[in-house]
Amino acid sequence: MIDRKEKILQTALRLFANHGYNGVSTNKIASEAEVSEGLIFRHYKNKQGLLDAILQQAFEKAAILYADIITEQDPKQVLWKSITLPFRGDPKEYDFWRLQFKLKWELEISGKEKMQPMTDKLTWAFTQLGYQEPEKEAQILQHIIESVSGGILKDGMASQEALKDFLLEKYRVN
Amino acid sequence: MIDRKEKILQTALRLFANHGYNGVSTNKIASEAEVSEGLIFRHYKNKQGLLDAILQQAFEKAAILYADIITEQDPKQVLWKSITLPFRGDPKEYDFWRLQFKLKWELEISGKEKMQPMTDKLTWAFTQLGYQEPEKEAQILQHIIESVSGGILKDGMASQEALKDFLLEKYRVN
DNA sequence: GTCTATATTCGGATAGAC
DNA sequence: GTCTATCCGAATATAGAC
Repeated sequence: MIDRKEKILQTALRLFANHGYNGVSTNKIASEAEVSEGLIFRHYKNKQGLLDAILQQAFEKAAILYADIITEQDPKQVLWKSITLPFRGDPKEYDFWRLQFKLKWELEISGKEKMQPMTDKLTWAFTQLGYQEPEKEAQILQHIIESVSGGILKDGMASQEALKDFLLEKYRVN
Repeated sequence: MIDRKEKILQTALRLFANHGYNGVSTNKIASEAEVSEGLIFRHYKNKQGLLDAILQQAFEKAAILYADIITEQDPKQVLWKSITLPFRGDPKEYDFWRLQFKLKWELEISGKEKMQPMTDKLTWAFTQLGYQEPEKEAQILQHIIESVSGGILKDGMASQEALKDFLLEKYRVN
């Protein structure tokens, strides 16, 4: 890696994702990234600006992932893709997801609005499949997916793996 | 409130619950509690010790809540009590629950071990009720309860209220 | 673009008086 | 038990040289 600005970003992502925003000093970021501390403030307005840049990237990555589901036309496939989503995560991008969960609670950054299209799509899918209460089914499934994702991030994929097939069966999309 | 030691605890709980452990300084705690900063360190070994005292209380409160479910002998009642748990929370104690969620991610304090008896009890209940895969049903329901609880803490009870009856019906315990 | 040095404020913690 | 004063290191941020 030669681009030091990018290296700062990567390093900060890793550290923020593992120790939270307030838990990581710019000094720590600089030493881990093997750059001077001053350089951070040349490339980013301040510590918050560095976080903003990371979140910007994170939201873009999330949007790509969700787009695949939102554009899906087969309702069963919508459910299948949603349920398997947490299990298909690229370990390389774990830090992005971990950061979302961490900041949701640490700094009350919810990213809830970004989820609305997903909720709508799930509601649509359950409607197509003839469920009685599609909105609530969608809400429940999202709760499950959120919590399963959290479980994977905290305790590893193995801790949740068994649930994947169980859920696919439960929703009859396996 | 006259007991200043207690007032420090209450204030710290409120601030930690809303801004996280690393997001709150002892200076802030002291000024909000209207005591001198030094007094904090008279009553508690250090900042961490203050947090420990709060968590101690929180775990005790949680234990009481869970005990009601764990000692329940009717499997249907176990499910009913578990599902309605997040909706029966005393708003006065929201800070305790909010703190759990915050610290779970900020400091990776999971309190998972404390939940094991709940998992076991739910598994038992599903077994009694003749479910095919009681362990997985228990895991899923706990995921739902966890995420619903989080939703209540973040967006208020109204955001989740509709799910209560829906879940009770889904599990046929209404 | 990058580093070194430095300014400045903040945070946790202690000492000593009352 | 409580407060005031204070220490010291850490954290964010800037200035200036290369």
